[in-house]
Amino acid sequence: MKFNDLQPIYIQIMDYIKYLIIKGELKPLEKIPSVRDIASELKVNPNTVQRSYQELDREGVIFAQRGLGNFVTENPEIIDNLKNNKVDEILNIFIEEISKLGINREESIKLLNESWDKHEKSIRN
Amino acid sequence: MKFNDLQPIYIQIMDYIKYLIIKGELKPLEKIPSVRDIASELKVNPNTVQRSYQELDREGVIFAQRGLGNFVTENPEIIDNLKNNKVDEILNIFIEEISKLGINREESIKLLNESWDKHEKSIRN
Amino acid sequence: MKFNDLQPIYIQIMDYIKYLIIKGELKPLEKIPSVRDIASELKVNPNTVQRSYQELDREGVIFAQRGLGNFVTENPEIIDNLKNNKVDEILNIFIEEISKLGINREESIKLLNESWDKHEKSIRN
Amino acid sequence: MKFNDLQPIYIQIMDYIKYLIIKGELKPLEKIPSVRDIASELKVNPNTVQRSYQELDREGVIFAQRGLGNFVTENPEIIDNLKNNKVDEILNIFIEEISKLGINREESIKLLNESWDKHEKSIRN
DNA sequence: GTGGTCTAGACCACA
DNA sequence: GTGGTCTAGACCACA
Repeated sequence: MKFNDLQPIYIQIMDYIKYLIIKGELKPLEKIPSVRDIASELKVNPNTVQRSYQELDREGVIFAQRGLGNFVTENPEIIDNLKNNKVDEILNIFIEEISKLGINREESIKLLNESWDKHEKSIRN
Repeated sequence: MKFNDLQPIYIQIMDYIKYLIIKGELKPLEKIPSVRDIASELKVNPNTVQRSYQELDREGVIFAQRGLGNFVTENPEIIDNLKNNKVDEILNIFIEEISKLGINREESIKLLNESWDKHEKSIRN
Repeated sequence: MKFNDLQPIYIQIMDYIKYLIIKGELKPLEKIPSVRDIASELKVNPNTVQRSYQELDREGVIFAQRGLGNFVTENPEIIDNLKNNKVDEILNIFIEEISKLGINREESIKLLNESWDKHEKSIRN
Repeated sequence: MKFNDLQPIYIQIMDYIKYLIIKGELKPLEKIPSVRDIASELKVNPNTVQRSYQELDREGVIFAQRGLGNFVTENPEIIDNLKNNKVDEILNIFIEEISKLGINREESIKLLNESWDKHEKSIRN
């Protein structure tokens, strides 16, 4: 994982954990790596990871159990929300960027369909 | 304009100039701001801006005239190419990101249509 | 039992013993746990517990019998006093805190009645 | 201000700021002391104060303005909530403690009235 | 071992 | 000057 400097590292770690949960690589009630493990893996200070985990705890995405570790929430509603928010973000960025180039709704859908054609072809090969 | 640390600054400046040309804010044969002006505006070393302009010149996007400044190409093919490349980039990022979340072609189009609906409503108000 | 650092530990142990007597969990003439038992249970130095017991003895709340242990006083007046002092403390803290928020006598009684309503409802369920 | 060890320092600082707001000593939109000022006054590390302020910000009680300072919210609803929560806390502690001593609702109200009598007399003198 | 809090100190962003 | 982030390192609480 590489960090950029547009957002604080602790936010980027949060987004990464959320992303793993959305993709289902971290399942409900599953233990997530310890603060220290993540810190040494990402070469980041444990305090920074700790902060990410505490924010995620506050958002209800994970919960901490002292002496045991941090675990993914079992609340499906929260996980659905994570996914919906991420999808909305991707859609909005797309619409914003494509609009800035002067491309309208109809054209954007047409171009997207063509692009999916190419994408599916390249996967088949 | 803000820089990130994922790409060299001179590339980011190039992308910005290209973006202005695509949007039509810089028109064919129009003079673009001097290296020194851009440098002081972006608080960047003039050499960095100079490098961006040289690359853009090499790509045929702009051309330099000694003693006069840099000007946008009048070749419509190059400008079209700029736009197409940018559009392709946006489309590919969208498909890649939405696929990573396990959303397929059909669903992505459906979601995009819904998102356009919301977008158009919010603009009307 | 947890200790805080606002008062000496021996005072906190005294308060705890008094509290058990007030509630009737330690009855008149009943033997109270030995210094060593309390010390190991609370993970405290036996000298500290010893001091608590000596003070309680001095106050007449308990009395020591060499070779036998410590026993709760049978003097009902002393036990009543314990209770009255504790009750006064609770009342005074309440009045002090509620006054600091700018709430007067009338309002405090009204709020207390409402709070008792809620309390009794929550117990019934 | 003195800290105890029953709660983290940053929570105690939060409670203190909330208390000042409830009492009206810090008014809506008023600037609260800077992180560094509070830190040196309370002889606490600036990071600890920073954390308190950020939590209060997240709760909507104050808001930070980079380069300017932290300010009390102007949202009266949030301030009312602060007060109501504090009052509830005082009432609940009172009922819990007085119940533990075997005193019921009627008696507690009677005792409170008597205690208010004493309190008012002592103030008059 | 694992999370939680705190200090000391540095450096950045914003005004 | 003021808030925001991060590192290094210590020590505590819980299991």
